[in-house]
Amino acid sequence: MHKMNSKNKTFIDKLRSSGLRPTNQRVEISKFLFNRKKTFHFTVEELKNSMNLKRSKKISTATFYNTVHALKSAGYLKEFSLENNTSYYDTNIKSHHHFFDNGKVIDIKSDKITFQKLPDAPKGKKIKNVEVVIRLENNN
Amino acid sequence: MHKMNSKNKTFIDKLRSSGLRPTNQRVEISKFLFNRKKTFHFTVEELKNSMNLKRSKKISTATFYNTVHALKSAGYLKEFSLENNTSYYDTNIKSHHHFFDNGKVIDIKSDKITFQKLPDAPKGKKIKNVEVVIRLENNN
DNA sequence: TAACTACTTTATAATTATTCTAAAGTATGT
DNA sequence: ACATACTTTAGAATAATTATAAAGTAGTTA
Repeated sequence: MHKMNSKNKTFIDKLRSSGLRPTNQRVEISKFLFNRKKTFHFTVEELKNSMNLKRSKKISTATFYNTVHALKSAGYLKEFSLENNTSYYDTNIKSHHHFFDNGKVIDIKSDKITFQKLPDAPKGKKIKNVEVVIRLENNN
Repeated sequence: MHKMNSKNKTFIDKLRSSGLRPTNQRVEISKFLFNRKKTFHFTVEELKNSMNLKRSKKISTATFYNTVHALKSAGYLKEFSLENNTSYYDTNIKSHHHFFDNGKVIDIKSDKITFQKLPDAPKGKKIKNVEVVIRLENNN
């Protein structure tokens, strides 16, 4: 059993509203993900490695996957893909865009891109969201 | 050894300019990919299955991967990713955009989307390309 | 608070997409 | 036709992810 102070409250709430009991492992993951100022981009493998590095008792791979999936399904994380068959997650869930620069990802705030013309959705469908990827290369 | 008629010429040229000798397997793959009116979206697994289904002598997985990679590196195929950790390829190499509708991909011609505002590239970088994904959902 | 039950964690196995390997086969220049 | 470098192939290896099932824990209830 663990004592949890009020600072953990929002992390626990995120877990509960994702349908997850706030176990110690999950609360730590949630804190690690959301207790930061800047947006965080990660793969499950990266998350696991950076959290487990400093821990004597490691959290298992399955728990990382389960927790990340539930948080994503509940809308607390956004998933995206690069061309390397790995899922990336973004703690910035506001609709926004990305620069991709050789595997590095940089957020672009939504209001930095506006459209002059957009196509209509096919019949019977509507637009859920619009995301722009700007691929970068070196300037020489 | 195989006789090749002039209809195969462009397929052979695509292979040669991708640095590949035009073997029978490769010519058949190239024909299968490029001898069609409409743009074609596929995964390597799908390509392999649909080609091998009708063949007595199957083409190996490695050959499909090798050929697709070389054609992609030479610019004859475009790679893109969905959120399922699988690489998709597109025979439409003109810069264009996509609707994503539950795993189904529909091309959007480049001129259907225009921008009013785009951010500058970070210092030392320039924009290689800009791609838009419009995610769809059912309309009810 | 003790006991119960459903949900969790974990190590490990299984799966999926992809890449590697090395032996047998083939395209191409001479 | 020869030689050689490039290919094909089956199968092994790798990487990311998901599934399994036994041991552990949270939350409810008496």
